[in-house]
Amino acid sequence: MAQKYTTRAEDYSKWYNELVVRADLAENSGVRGCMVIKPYGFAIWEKIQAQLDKMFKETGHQNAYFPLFIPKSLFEAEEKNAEGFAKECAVVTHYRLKTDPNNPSKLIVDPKAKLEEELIVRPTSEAIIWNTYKGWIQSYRDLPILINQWANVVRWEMRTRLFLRTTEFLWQEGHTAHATKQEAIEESEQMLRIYAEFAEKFMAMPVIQGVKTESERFAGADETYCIEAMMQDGKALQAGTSHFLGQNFAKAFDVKFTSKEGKLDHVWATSWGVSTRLMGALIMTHSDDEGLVLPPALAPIHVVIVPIFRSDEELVEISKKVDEIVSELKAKNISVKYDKDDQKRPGWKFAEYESKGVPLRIAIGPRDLENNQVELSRRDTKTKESVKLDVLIEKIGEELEDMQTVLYEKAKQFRTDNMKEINDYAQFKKEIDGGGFYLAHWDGTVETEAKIKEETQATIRCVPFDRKEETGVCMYSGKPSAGRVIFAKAY
RNA sequence: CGGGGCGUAGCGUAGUCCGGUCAUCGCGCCUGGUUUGGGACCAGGAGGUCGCAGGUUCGAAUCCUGCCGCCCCGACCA
Repeated sequence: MAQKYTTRAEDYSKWYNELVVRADLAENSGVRGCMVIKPYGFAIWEKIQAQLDKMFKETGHQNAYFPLFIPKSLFEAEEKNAEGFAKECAVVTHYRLKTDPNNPSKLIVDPKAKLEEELIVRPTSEAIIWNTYKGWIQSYRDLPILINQWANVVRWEMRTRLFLRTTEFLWQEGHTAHATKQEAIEESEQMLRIYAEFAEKFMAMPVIQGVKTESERFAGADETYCIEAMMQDGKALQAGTSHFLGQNFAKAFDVKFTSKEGKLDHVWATSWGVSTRLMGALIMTHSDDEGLVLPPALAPIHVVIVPIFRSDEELVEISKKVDEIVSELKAKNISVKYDKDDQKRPGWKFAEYESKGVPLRIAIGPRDLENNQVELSRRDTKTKESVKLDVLIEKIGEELEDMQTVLYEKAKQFRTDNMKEINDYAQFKKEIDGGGFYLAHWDGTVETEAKIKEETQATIRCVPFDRKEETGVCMYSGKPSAGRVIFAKAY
């Protein structure tokens, strides 16, 4: 019997060679926790991109692209941001190699090619972008600037984790500039709502929206909003963040504008991003022992059709019927793959597409042709049923829709079952190892948060937007608390 | 950077303590045949600097030294 592969991020290392899913999605490149995203994995990322991109554009954003390299002098301009990222930067110091005089088959860094100023490989793009915005903004008429970029970034973390914390990762980062504080705050809140909507409607992953505490805040932000999701092992995953940056970057890069009233002021900023980490979230939210389970909204293939045949003649007969089904599905914008590879047996294909998380599978053989039906099988529930051809297309549409809902409900129920209020610190310490979200009172101090982290490894994931109005006493210090926050162990 | 573990065929592994036909087994791959409604079976076959570099020895995957790489745990972090 297969082990539980699906609940913990560490298990990904086992998937690597044992599950096709794992091998097909990505493999370690061996270079400092970088990740090769294979075609099927990238297809999932493209679905994520396409949907988010649409949502960004619907809210007035445009895409642009900024340089990978950031001169050190620019990078250090916003002090807190620079300090926050300083320990995890890849730095370019030279621009040329040459043949090693001692060993002609080797190359060495040419010492003559040392850069006068080092270049930082972007860990995030605020610095280079705000340096650019400076030249674009003079008047309130130039505002707002609502730009997003799809890019790669590099963070030289001490420890990497496949999908969740790779050295290089793909993401989108939105960077906006506004004339008023209010407008900037609204923008950052709006983008968080978009992330939450995407997570829940498309990833079928329930999230909690909230605000980060001071110690978890993005370096250089006045406020960091986030969506937090619960993985199947009860640990929390920060799935997206949106930052209200105040005037910090505008001041650091001297970005001023003249208002309607003729007053000179610094502009207000936001930034927001989600990354390939979302693919990790998708896997850890829905997968089971047989591999991936993908919500239809993000599945690169909705339906796979597996013919069952003994001879070429049978395959021809089956294919006639299948071709009709394929074109009808395509007309309804349902992505379908007809796998008539005669080198692989049906059982092999069944297992293969299950591990890839394809939501629906149709098996069709001579028996079905006789009865004008197919066997329809659902990935999440593993149910199989015979469906008559005349209702098949309609049925597929219904099943896809139902699966999207069921996956969300199931994940939400899991979160409900593993989330509770807690008042007693001793009890909290005992229970936190088992995972889960704990709603507890906290006195609001960095010190208490740090102590709890030290003693339990649990952190405050966020102060939820929708928390109950309730005063109480901090479970750790006994000091007054304005409301409950979410404690959990996090990835 | 600290603590642990591991490097043997494309992948996963046995063997290492106790040096000597030990390079094992499974998957995969190639050829032929039979199969095909849940990861087929039979027969034959190809594939290896045992992580790298030294050392000990008549003899090293095995012992010693150094180095490199990977994984896990911690600090850091999305």
